[in-house]
Amino acid sequence: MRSTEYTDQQEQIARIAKAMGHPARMRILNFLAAQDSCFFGDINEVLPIAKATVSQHLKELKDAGLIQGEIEGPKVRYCINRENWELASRLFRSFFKELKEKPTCCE
Amino acid sequence: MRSTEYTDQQEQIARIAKAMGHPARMRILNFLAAQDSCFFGDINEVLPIAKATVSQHLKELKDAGLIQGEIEGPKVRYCINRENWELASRLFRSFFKELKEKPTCCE
DNA sequence: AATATTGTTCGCAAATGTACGAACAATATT
DNA sequence: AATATTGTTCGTACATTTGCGAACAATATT
Repeated sequence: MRSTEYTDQQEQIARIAKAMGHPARMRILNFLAAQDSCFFGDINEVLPIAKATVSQHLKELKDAGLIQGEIEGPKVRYCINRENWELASRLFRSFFKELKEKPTCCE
Repeated sequence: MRSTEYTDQQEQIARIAKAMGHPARMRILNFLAAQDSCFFGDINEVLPIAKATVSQHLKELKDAGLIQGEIEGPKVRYCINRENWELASRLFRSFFKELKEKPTCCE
């Protein structure tokens, strides 16, 4: 068939997975999911990389929709984007579920 | 604290997520999860890219542990690696679950 | 034995990702 | 007003990823 396009599902989950595809970004997500206070400085403190790089990673997570940030005085507060977090959760869940319906494969 | 290392959990899920972070590889996984016959040629047929590139993507998925391949005559049969698929499923599920235990964040 | 089929590997080009320090902008503090 | 704090953006360097065609290796077929 060789269709030129990928499905929205495939694009969507790939986009989220890609954002999760770096240990620094996973640590950020873990941290945000566990903490209530989540200023940039707090995040920066738990990562072994320069703040410029942390800022970049945060941008990628924000672009993927997994987090959001808002300015608060001179600081910036970052949070998990709960709506998209739920969406992502459902996407991955149903993706992995696909196989469970099949008894065996390739035999 | 600024630890130099990331946790095994973070490394592990990042590795899997990275492998899932491309629509072509998601299509491959979807295809393999749905099909019983899964020769290279079948996979190649449903992707809009050259076979050399398909082969590369398959290698990445194999290195990440999500699929496996075995030679069968002149053909190569690819399958989901069910054990690691289950592992990945659990990893993602518990990762996304983290947030559910917290009532609200950042307010 | 010669040829066809099936995938992988090689070599290359272009794009993207990762990381850093320096410079910058915006708000707080003195 | 001058200075300090907080993050982002810029410019750069290097590594990795993605993609392709050509060449290759291995098995099948004629």
